[in-house]
Amino acid sequence: MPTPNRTEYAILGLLADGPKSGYDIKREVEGPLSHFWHESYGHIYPVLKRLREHGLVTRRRQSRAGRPDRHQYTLTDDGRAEFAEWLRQPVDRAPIRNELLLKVYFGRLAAPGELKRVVAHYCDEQKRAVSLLEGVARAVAAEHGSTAAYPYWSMTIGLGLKAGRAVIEWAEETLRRLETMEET
Amino acid sequence: MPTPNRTEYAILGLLADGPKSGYDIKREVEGPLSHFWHESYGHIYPVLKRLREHGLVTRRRQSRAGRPDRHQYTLTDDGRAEFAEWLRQPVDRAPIRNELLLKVYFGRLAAPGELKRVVAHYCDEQKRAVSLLEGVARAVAAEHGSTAAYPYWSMTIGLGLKAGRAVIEWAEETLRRLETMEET
DNA sequence: TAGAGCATGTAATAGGTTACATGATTAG
DNA sequence: CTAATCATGTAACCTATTACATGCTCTA
Repeated sequence: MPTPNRTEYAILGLLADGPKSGYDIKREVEGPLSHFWHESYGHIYPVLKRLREHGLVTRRRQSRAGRPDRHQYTLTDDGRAEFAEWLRQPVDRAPIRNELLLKVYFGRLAAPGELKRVVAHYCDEQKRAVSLLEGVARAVAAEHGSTAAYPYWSMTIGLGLKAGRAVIEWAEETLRRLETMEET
Repeated sequence: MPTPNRTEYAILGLLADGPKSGYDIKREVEGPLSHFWHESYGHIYPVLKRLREHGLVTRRRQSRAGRPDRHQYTLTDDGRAEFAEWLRQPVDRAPIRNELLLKVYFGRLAAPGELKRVVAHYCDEQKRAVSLLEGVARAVAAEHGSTAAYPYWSMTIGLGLKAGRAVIEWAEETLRRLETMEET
Protein backbone atom coordinates (compact mmCIF):
# COMPACT_ATOMS: atom_id res chain seq x y z
CA MET A 1 0.00 0.00 0.00
CA PRO A 2 1.63 3.24 -1.11
CA THR A 3 1.32 6.06 1.41
CA PRO A 4 -2.06 7.49 0.47
CA ASN A 5 -2.23 11.20 -0.13
CA ARG A 6 -3.63 12.28 3.20
CA THR A 7 -3.71 15.91 2.18
CA GLU A 8 -6.54 15.04 -0.18
CA TYR A 9 -8.67 13.74 2.66
CA ALA A 10 -7.78 16.58 4.98
CA ILE A 11 -8.96 19.03 2.34
CA LEU A 12 -12.05 17.02 1.49
CA GLY A 13 -12.88 16.96 5.19
CA LEU A 14 -12.48 20.69 5.60
CA LEU A 15 -14.66 21.28 2.55
CA ALA A 16 -17.28 18.86 3.88
CA ASP A 17 -18.10 21.52 6.44
CA GLY A 18 -18.74 24.15 3.78
CA PRO A 19 -17.12 25.76 0.72
CA LYS A 20 -13.70 27.28 1.29
CA SER A 21 -10.77 28.86 -0.52
CA GLY A 22 -7.22 27.51 -0.48
CA TYR A 23 -6.39 30.34 1.86
CA ASP A 24 -9.21 29.39 4.23
CA ILE A 25 -7.98 25.82 4.27
CA LYS A 26 -4.50 26.92 5.21
CA ARG A 27 -5.86 29.09 8.00
CA GLU A 28 -8.03 26.35 9.42
CA VAL A 29 -5.11 23.94 9.39
CA GLU A 30 -3.09 26.50 11.28
CA GLY A 31 -5.85 26.89 13.85
CA PRO A 32 -7.72 23.98 15.41
CA LEU A 33 -5.73 21.32 13.55
CA SER A 34 -2.31 22.74 14.16
CA HIS A 35 -1.33 20.44 17.02
CA PHE A 36 -1.80 17.31 14.93
CA TRP A 37 -1.76 18.39 11.30
CA HIS A 38 -0.11 20.79 8.86
CA GLU A 39 -0.27 21.72 5.20
CA SER A 40 1.65 24.11 2.96
CA TYR A 41 0.26 26.26 0.15
CA GLY A 42 2.66 24.48 -2.17
CA HIS A 43 0.68 21.31 -1.58
CA ILE A 44 -2.82 22.64 -1.02
CA TYR A 45 -3.17 24.28 -4.43
CA PRO A 46 -1.87 21.38 -6.52
CA VAL A 47 -4.06 18.95 -4.58
CA LEU A 48 -7.08 21.20 -5.05
CA LYS A 49 -6.34 21.18 -8.77
CA ARG A 50 -6.18 17.39 -8.86
CA LEU A 51 -9.36 17.02 -6.82
CA ARG A 52 -11.06 19.22 -9.36
CA GLU A 53 -9.75 17.15 -12.25
CA HIS A 54 -11.16 14.07 -10.54
CA GLY A 55 -14.51 15.74 -10.06
CA LEU A 56 -14.39 15.69 -6.27
CA VAL A 57 -14.61 19.46 -5.91
CA THR A 58 -15.74 22.36 -8.07
CA ARG A 59 -14.24 25.82 -8.25
CA ARG A 60 -16.02 29.12 -8.48
CA ARG A 61 -14.56 32.59 -8.76
CA GLN A 62 -15.87 34.83 -6.06
CA SER A 63 -15.79 38.64 -6.08
CA ARG A 64 -16.27 40.30 -2.75
CA ALA A 65 -16.40 44.04 -2.27
CA GLY A 66 -13.30 45.40 -0.60
CA ARG A 67 -11.36 42.14 -0.72
CA PRO A 68 -9.32 40.45 -3.45
CA ASP A 69 -11.05 37.92 -5.65
CA ARG A 70 -10.70 34.35 -4.65
CA HIS A 71 -11.52 30.81 -5.66
CA GLN A 72 -14.13 29.04 -3.66
CA TYR A 73 -14.02 25.27 -3.69
CA THR A 74 -17.12 23.20 -3.09
CA LEU A 75 -17.38 19.47 -2.46
CA THR A 76 -19.29 17.47 -5.08
CA ASP A 77 -21.39 14.41 -4.24
CA ASP A 78 -18.52 12.24 -5.43
CA GLY A 79 -16.17 14.17 -3.19
CA ARG A 80 -18.44 13.71 -0.21
CA ALA A 81 -18.72 9.99 -0.89
CA GLU A 82 -14.95 9.67 -1.21
CA PHE A 83 -14.48 11.48 2.07
CA ALA A 84 -17.09 9.39 3.87
CA GLU A 85 -15.45 6.24 2.60
CA TRP A 86 -12.04 7.33 3.91
CA LEU A 87 -13.56 8.37 7.23
CA ARG A 88 -14.94 4.92 7.96
CA GLN A 89 -11.74 3.03 7.13
CA PRO A 90 -9.66 1.90 10.10
CA VAL A 91 -6.39 3.72 10.69
CA ASP A 92 -3.24 1.69 11.04
CA ARG A 93 -0.44 2.85 13.30
CA ALA A 94 1.91 4.80 11.08
CA PRO A 95 5.55 3.75 10.84
CA ILE A 96 7.50 5.98 13.20
CA ARG A 97 10.76 7.84 12.75
CA ASN A 98 11.83 9.37 16.01
CA GLU A 99 15.06 11.31 15.70
CA LEU A 100 15.34 11.81 19.44
CA LEU A 101 15.26 8.07 20.06
CA LEU A 102 17.80 7.60 17.32
CA LYS A 103 20.16 9.82 19.26
CA VAL A 104 19.34 8.09 22.51
CA TYR A 105 20.07 4.76 20.89
CA PHE A 106 23.47 6.04 19.81
CA GLY A 107 23.96 7.79 23.15
CA ARG A 108 26.85 5.56 24.14
CA LEU A 109 28.86 7.09 21.29
CA ALA A 110 28.30 10.65 22.48
CA ALA A 111 30.61 12.63 24.76
CA PRO A 112 29.50 12.46 28.42
CA GLY A 113 26.68 14.85 29.20
CA GLU A 114 25.84 15.48 25.54
CA LEU A 115 22.90 13.12 25.48
CA LYS A 116 21.62 14.68 28.68
CA ARG A 117 21.66 18.08 27.02
CA VAL A 118 19.75 16.75 24.04
CA VAL A 119 17.10 15.05 26.17
CA ALA A 120 16.80 18.07 28.46
CA HIS A 121 16.26 20.36 25.50
CA TYR A 122 13.59 18.12 24.10
CA CYS A 123 11.94 17.92 27.51
CA ASP A 124 11.79 21.70 27.74
CA GLU A 125 10.27 21.98 24.30
CA GLN A 126 7.71 19.37 25.18
CA LYS A 127 6.79 21.18 28.38
CA ARG A 128 6.26 24.37 26.48
CA ALA A 129 4.14 22.57 23.90
CA VAL A 130 1.98 20.98 26.60
CA SER A 131 1.38 24.19 28.49
CA LEU A 132 0.53 25.91 25.24
CA LEU A 133 -1.97 23.17 24.52
CA GLU A 134 -3.43 23.47 28.02
CA GLY A 135 -4.10 27.10 27.24
CA VAL A 136 -5.71 26.16 23.95
CA ALA A 137 -7.88 23.59 25.72
CA ARG A 138 -9.16 26.23 28.15
CA ALA A 139 -9.76 28.81 25.43
CA VAL A 140 -11.57 26.35 23.19
CA ALA A 141 -13.77 25.15 26.05
CA ALA A 142 -14.67 28.74 26.90
CA GLU A 143 -15.34 29.92 23.38
CA HIS A 144 -16.69 26.84 21.60
CA GLY A 145 -17.75 24.61 24.47
CA SER A 146 -21.34 24.47 23.31
CA THR A 147 -20.83 23.79 19.59
CA ALA A 148 -21.41 20.41 17.98
CA ALA A 149 -17.79 20.26 16.92
CA TYR A 150 -16.44 20.87 20.40
CA PRO A 151 -16.39 17.30 21.78
CA TYR A 152 -14.34 16.10 18.80
CA TRP A 153 -12.03 19.04 18.94
CA SER A 154 -11.55 18.40 22.63
CA MET A 155 -10.69 14.75 21.99
CA THR A 156 -7.88 15.68 19.64
CA ILE A 157 -6.48 18.02 22.26
CA GLY A 158 -6.84 15.27 24.82
CA LEU A 159 -4.46 12.98 22.99
CA GLY A 160 -1.97 15.77 22.52
CA LEU A 161 -1.95 16.38 26.26
CA LYS A 162 -1.75 12.74 27.30
CA ALA A 163 0.99 11.87 24.85
CA GLY A 164 2.89 15.07 25.61
CA ARG A 165 2.83 14.43 29.35
CA ALA A 166 3.98 10.88 28.80
CA VAL A 167 6.99 12.15 26.88
CA ILE A 168 7.81 14.61 29.68
CA GLU A 169 7.64 11.85 32.28
CA TRP A 170 9.89 9.68 30.17
CA ALA A 171 12.38 12.49 29.60
CA GLU A 172 12.63 13.30 33.31
CA GLU A 173 13.08 9.66 34.19
CA THR A 174 15.68 9.31 31.46
CA LEU A 175 17.60 12.31 32.73
CA ARG A 176 17.72 10.74 36.18
CA ARG A 177 18.97 7.51 34.71
CA LEU A 178 21.66 9.31 32.75
CA GLU A 179 22.80 11.12 35.88
CA THR A 180 23.04 7.88 37.80
CA MET A 181 25.08 6.39 34.98
CA GLU A 182 27.50 9.31 35.03
CA GLU A 183 28.17 8.91 38.71
CA THR A 184 30.20 5.75 38.27
CA MET B 1 15.13 24.51 7.55
CA PRO B 2 14.54 21.74 5.01
CA THR B 3 13.90 18.33 6.53
CA PRO B 4 17.43 16.99 6.87
CA ASN B 5 18.15 13.60 5.47
CA ARG B 6 17.95 11.61 8.65
CA THR B 7 18.71 8.35 6.90
CA GLU B 8 22.26 9.59 6.44
CA TYR B 9 22.74 9.99 10.16
CA ALA B 10 21.06 6.73 11.00
CA ILE B 11 23.48 4.95 8.69
CA LEU B 12 26.47 6.91 9.93
CA GLY B 13 25.49 5.97 13.47
CA LEU B 14 25.17 2.30 12.70
CA LEU B 15 28.55 2.34 10.98
CA ALA B 16 30.07 4.19 13.95
CA ASP B 17 29.77 0.91 15.81
CA GLY B 18 31.76 -1.00 13.20
CA PRO B 19 31.85 -1.68 9.44
CA LYS B 20 28.68 -3.07 7.95
CA SER B 21 27.06 -3.94 4.65
CA GLY B 22 23.82 -2.43 3.36
CA TYR B 23 22.18 -5.69 4.23
CA ASP B 24 23.49 -5.55 7.81
CA ILE B 25 22.15 -2.03 8.17
CA LYS B 26 18.72 -3.10 7.05
CA ARG B 27 18.75 -6.00 9.50
CA GLU B 28 19.81 -3.85 12.41
CA VAL B 29 17.10 -1.33 11.60
CA GLU B 30 14.60 -4.16 11.63
CA GLY B 31 15.85 -5.35 14.98
CA PRO B 32 16.57 -3.05 17.92
CA LEU B 33 15.51 0.12 16.09
CA SER B 34 12.31 -1.21 14.64
CA HIS B 35 9.95 0.34 17.16
CA PHE B 36 11.15 3.87 16.42
CA TRP B 37 12.89 3.75 13.05
CA HIS B 38 12.74 2.16 9.60
CA GLU B 39 14.66 2.19 6.35
CA SER B 40 14.16 0.59 2.95
CA TYR B 41 16.84 -0.88 0.69
CA GLY B 42 15.70 1.56 -1.94
CA HIS B 43 16.96 4.35 0.24
CA ILE B 44 19.87 2.72 2.06
CA TYR B 45 21.90 1.98 -1.06
CA PRO B 46 21.53 5.38 -2.71
CA VAL B 47 22.41 7.10 0.58
CA LEU B 48 25.42 4.84 1.03
CA LYS B 49 26.52 5.85 -2.46
CA ARG B 50 26.17 9.53 -1.66
CA LEU B 51 27.98 9.18 1.65
CA ARG B 52 30.83 7.57 -0.26
CA GLU B 53 30.89 10.40 -2.79
CA HIS B 54 31.12 12.85 0.09
CA GLY B 55 33.98 10.92 1.64
CA LEU B 56 32.09 9.99 4.80
CA VAL B 57 32.35 6.25 4.25
CA THR B 58 34.56 3.93 2.22
CA ARG B 59 33.51 0.73 0.48
CA ARG B 60 35.44 -2.52 0.29
CA ARG B 61 34.47 -5.70 -1.51
CA GLN B 62 34.54 -8.63 0.81
CA SER B 63 34.72 -12.29 -0.23
CA ARG B 64 33.74 -14.76 2.44
CA ALA B 65 33.88 -18.51 1.91
CA GLY B 66 30.45 -20.03 1.59
CA ARG B 67 28.58 -16.74 1.40
CA PRO B 68 27.90 -14.31 -1.44
CA ASP B 69 30.28 -11.41 -1.86
CA ARG B 70 29.28 -8.20 -0.26
CA HIS B 71 30.25 -4.58 0.16
CA GLN B 72 31.50 -3.55 3.51
CA TYR B 73 31.15 0.13 4.39
CA THR B 74 33.50 1.76 6.88
CA LEU B 75 33.19 5.18 8.48
CA THR B 76 35.97 7.66 7.66
CA ASP B 77 37.21 10.27 10.13
CA ASP B 78 35.11 12.84 8.33
CA GLY B 79 32.12 10.57 8.63
CA ARG B 80 32.69 10.11 12.33
CA ALA B 81 33.01 13.86 12.82
CA GLU B 82 29.81 14.49 10.87
CA PHE B 83 27.97 11.94 12.96
CA ALA B 84 29.30 13.35 16.23
CA GLU B 85 28.23 16.82 15.18
CA TRP B 86 24.71 15.64 14.42
CA LEU B 87 24.55 13.71 17.68
CA ARG B 88 25.19 16.78 19.82
CA GLN B 89 22.64 18.98 18.07
CA PRO B 90 19.35 19.46 19.90
CA VAL B 91 16.31 17.77 18.41
CA ASP B 92 13.23 19.84 17.73
CA ARG B 93 9.78 18.35 18.03
CA ALA B 94 8.89 17.16 14.56
CA PRO B 95 5.74 18.45 12.88
CA ILE B 96 3.05 15.86 13.41
CA ARG B 97 0.52 14.38 11.03
CA ASN B 98 -1.85 12.14 12.87
CA GLU B 99 -4.43 10.57 10.61
CA LEU B 100 -6.41 9.15 13.52
CA LEU B 101 -6.86 12.61 15.03
CA LEU B 102 -7.83 13.93 11.62
CA LYS B 103 -10.69 11.42 11.60
CA VAL B 104 -11.60 12.23 15.17
CA TYR B 105 -11.70 15.91 14.31
CA PHE B 106 -14.10 15.15 11.47
CA GLY B 107 -15.99 12.65 13.62
CA ARG B 108 -19.13 14.76 13.67
CA LEU B 109 -19.47 14.12 9.93
CA ALA B 110 -19.33 10.35 10.30
CA ALA B 111 -22.30 8.03 10.65
CA PRO B 112 -23.06 7.18 14.31
CA GLY B 113 -20.78 4.49 15.68
CA GLU B 114 -18.28 4.75 12.84
CA LEU B 115 -15.82 6.85 14.75
CA LYS B 116 -16.09 4.45 17.66
CA ARG B 117 -15.14 1.59 15.38
CA VAL B 118 -12.13 3.50 14.09
CA VAL B 119 -10.90 4.42 17.56
CA ALA B 120 -11.53 0.91 18.89
CA HIS B 121 -9.51 -0.59 16.05
CA TYR B 122 -6.66 1.76 16.71
CA CYS B 123 -6.80 0.99 20.40
CA ASP B 124 -6.56 -2.74 19.73
CA GLU B 125 -3.59 -2.24 17.46
CA GLN B 126 -1.91 -0.10 20.06
CA LYS B 127 -2.49 -2.71 22.74
CA ARG B 128 -0.93 -5.36 20.59
CA ALA B 129 2.04 -3.10 19.87
CA VAL B 130 2.57 -2.39 23.56
CA SER B 131 2.41 -6.01 24.63
CA LEU B 132 4.83 -6.91 21.85
CA LEU B 133 7.17 -4.22 23.12
CA GLU B 134 6.83 -5.50 26.67
CA GLY B 135 8.02 -8.85 25.41
CA VAL B 136 10.93 -7.20 23.64
CA ALA B 137 11.83 -5.33 26.81
CA ARG B 138 11.99 -8.57 28.80
CA ALA B 139 13.96 -10.40 26.11
CA VAL B 140 16.46 -7.58 25.71
CA ALA B 141 16.97 -7.29 29.44
CA ALA B 142 17.60 -11.02 29.69
CA GLU B 143 19.92 -11.32 26.71
CA HIS B 144 21.73 -7.97 26.62
CA GLY B 145 21.20 -6.63 30.13
CA SER B 146 24.90 -6.43 30.86
CA THR B 147 26.13 -4.80 27.66
CA ALA B 148 27.19 -1.15 27.42
CA ALA B 149 24.49 -0.49 24.85
CA TYR B 150 21.70 -1.88 27.02
CA PRO B 151 20.78 1.21 29.04
CA TYR B 152 20.29 3.25 25.87
CA TRP B 153 18.37 0.51 24.17
CA SER B 154 16.20 0.25 27.23
CA MET B 155 15.50 3.98 27.22
CA THR B 156 14.19 3.86 23.66
CA ILE B 157 11.87 1.03 24.63
CA GLY B 158 10.82 3.01 27.67
CA LEU B 159 9.43 5.84 25.57
CA GLY B 160 7.65 3.41 23.28
CA LEU B 161 5.90 1.89 26.29
CA LYS B 162 5.00 5.16 27.99
CA ALA B 163 3.68 6.78 24.84
CA GLY B 164 1.87 3.63 23.79
CA ARG B 165 0.12 3.30 27.14
CA ALA B 166 -0.87 6.94 27.02
CA VAL B 167 -2.53 6.37 23.66
CA ILE B 168 -4.41 3.37 25.01
CA GLU B 169 -5.66 5.35 28.00
CA TRP B 170 -6.78 8.12 25.69
CA ALA B 171 -8.53 5.73 23.33
CA GLU B 172 -10.45 4.03 26.16
CA GLU B 173 -11.49 7.35 27.60
CA THR B 174 -12.50 8.55 24.15
CA LEU B 175 -14.62 5.46 23.57
CA ARG B 176 -16.45 6.11 26.83
CA ARG B 177 -17.05 9.70 25.82
CA LEU B 178 -18.38 8.62 22.44
CA GLU B 179 -20.75 6.16 24.10
CA THR B 180 -22.06 8.82 26.42
CA MET B 181 -22.63 11.09 23.45
CA GLU B 182 -24.61 8.41 21.62
CA GLU B 183 -26.97 7.91 24.54
CA THR B 184 -28.75 11.22 23.99
C1' DT C 1 3.14 55.34 0.57
C1' DA C 2 4.46 51.50 3.06
C1' DG C 3 3.38 47.47 5.37
C1' DA C 4 0.20 43.87 6.75
C1' DG C 5 -2.97 40.72 5.53
C1' DC C 6 -5.54 38.53 1.75
C1' DA C 7 -5.03 35.59 -2.11
C1' DT C 8 -3.23 32.12 -5.81
C1' DG C 9 -0.26 29.61 -7.86
C1' DT C 10 4.36 27.27 -10.07
C1' DA C 11 9.14 25.28 -10.20
C1' DA C 12 12.81 23.15 -8.21
C1' DT C 13 14.10 20.02 -5.11
C1' DA C 14 14.26 16.66 -1.33
C1' DG C 15 13.12 12.59 0.86
C1' DG C 16 11.42 8.25 0.66
C1' DT C 17 8.71 3.89 -1.00
C1' DT C 18 7.63 0.13 -4.15
C1' DA C 19 8.45 -2.60 -7.75
C1' DC C 20 11.71 -4.51 -10.45
C1' DA C 21 16.04 -6.95 -11.78
C1' DT C 22 19.77 -9.90 -10.66
C1' DG C 23 22.50 -13.38 -8.68
C1' DA C 24 25.02 -16.51 -4.92
C1' DT C 25 24.71 -20.08 -1.37
C1' DT C 26 22.78 -23.29 1.83
C1' DA C 27 19.45 -26.42 3.86
C1' DG C 28 15.94 -29.65 3.17
C1' DC D 1 15.78 -29.16 -7.26
C1' DT D 2 13.65 -25.72 -4.70
C1' DA D 3 12.84 -22.54 -1.24
C1' DA D 4 14.90 -19.47 2.02
C1' DT D 5 18.27 -16.37 3.07
C1' DC D 6 22.03 -13.53 1.74
C1' DA D 7 23.16 -9.70 -1.07
C1' DT D 8 23.11 -5.28 -4.17
C1' DG D 9 21.29 -2.14 -6.69
C1' DT D 10 18.12 0.89 -10.15
C1' DA D 11 13.89 3.14 -12.02
C1' DA D 12 9.58 4.95 -11.53
C1' DC D 13 6.84 7.20 -8.74
C1' DC D 14 4.71 9.79 -4.90
C1' DT D 15 4.35 13.15 -1.28
C1' DA D 16 5.55 17.22 0.39
C1' DT D 17 8.49 21.45 1.28
C1' DT D 18 10.76 25.78 0.07
C1' DA D 19 11.55 29.39 -2.68
C1' DC D 20 9.80 32.15 -5.98
C1' DA D 21 6.47 35.14 -8.55
C1' DT D 22 2.45 37.92 -8.57
C1' DG D 23 -1.11 41.04 -7.36
C1' DC D 24 -5.14 43.20 -4.55
C1' DT D 25 -6.94 45.98 -0.61
C1' DC D 26 -7.03 48.24 3.68
C1' DT D 27 -5.04 50.82 7.44
C1' DA D 28 -1.76 53.74 9.63
